[in-house]
Amino acid sequence: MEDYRSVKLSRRERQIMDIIYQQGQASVADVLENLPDAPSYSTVRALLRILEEKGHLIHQKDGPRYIYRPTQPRHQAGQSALKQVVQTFFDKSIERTVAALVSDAEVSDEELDRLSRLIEQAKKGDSPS
Amino acid sequence: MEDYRSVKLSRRERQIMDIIYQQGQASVADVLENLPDAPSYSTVRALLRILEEKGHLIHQKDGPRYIYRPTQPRHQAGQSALKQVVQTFFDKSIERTVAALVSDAEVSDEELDRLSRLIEQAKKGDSPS
DNA sequence: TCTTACATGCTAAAATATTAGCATCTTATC
DNA sequence: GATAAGATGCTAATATTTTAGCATGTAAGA
Repeated sequence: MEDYRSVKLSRRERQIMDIIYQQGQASVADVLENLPDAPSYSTVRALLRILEEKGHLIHQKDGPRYIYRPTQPRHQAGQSALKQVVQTFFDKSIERTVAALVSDAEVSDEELDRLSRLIEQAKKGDSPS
Repeated sequence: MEDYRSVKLSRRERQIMDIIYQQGQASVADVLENLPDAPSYSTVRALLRILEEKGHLIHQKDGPRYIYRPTQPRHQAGQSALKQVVQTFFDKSIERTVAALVSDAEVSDEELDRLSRLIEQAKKGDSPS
C-alpha cells in the first residue's frame, strides 16, 4: 500500500491527484479550476492522460466530456498518506498525531465528544483479548 | 502556513525534505542512505544546495561536513502536512481522520487510553466558554 | 442537416529537474 | 608540515516535466 505521493509522481501530477481525491472525481475543467498557477487546458489534458497511462486514474465518458476518477480507493490512499505524515513528522506516534489534530483550536466540544466515543468503540471492537 | 509539499517542490526535493524532517537533521550521507533510487553523492549535494537557496533548509558545519536542518519547525510543517491530508482525503473532518488512525489495528489498548486522556484534556484546556 | 461550441488526440517545443564530473578546500593523522 | 581521506564549489550534460498548438471528433440547437 504505497502512498501515491511517495511514488514517482511529478509536482503537477501530484497536485492533480490531490484535486481529484478531494473532489472524488473531476473533469478537465474541474481540475483546471482548482490547479494553482493554472496552465492551459491542453496541459491539464496531457497530464491527465499521463496519469491514466501510469495507472493512477481512469476516465469514463459523461456526455461529451471525460470524467476522471482515481483507481486507488480514497480511503486507502488516505490511509497511506496519513501513515506517511505520521512517520515523517510525528515519530510514528498516533498519539502525537492526534494531539496535533485536536490542538487546532477550532475543534468544538461536540467534536471532542464524538472523538471520545470513537476511541471507546475502538477499544471494544478491535483486537478483543 | 503552507505545507512544503504543496509548495513548488520537485519530486526529489520533496523526498529529501521528508528525510530531513523525519530525522530532524541530516548530512549528505544521511540523505543519500535514505533516498530511494539513490543517485550520486554530487546529485544529493546539488539538491540540498537548491533547497537551501529556496529557503527550506539551512546548514551548519559539523567538523568537516555540513549538517542540514529545516528552516520551518517540524511541528509547524507537521501541522500543515496533516491539514492537507485531512482536507484531501477526509473532507476536512478531524473525526474521520482520527477514525482512520485508530482503525489501523496496531493500536494497543494502552495507546487508546492515552488518546482518551488526551481528548479529555483538550476539552478542558481549549476555548473555555 | 448544418453549424457552433466544446470536447479530445496527437505532436513537438520550452522549461525545469536531475544527474555526474572535475577542481578545490579542509580535517585528521603521521 | 606533509599527505591522504573525504568534504564542498561549480559547471555542464542529460532526462524529465511542463507546456501549447493544431487537427479532429462529437453533441446539441437553429
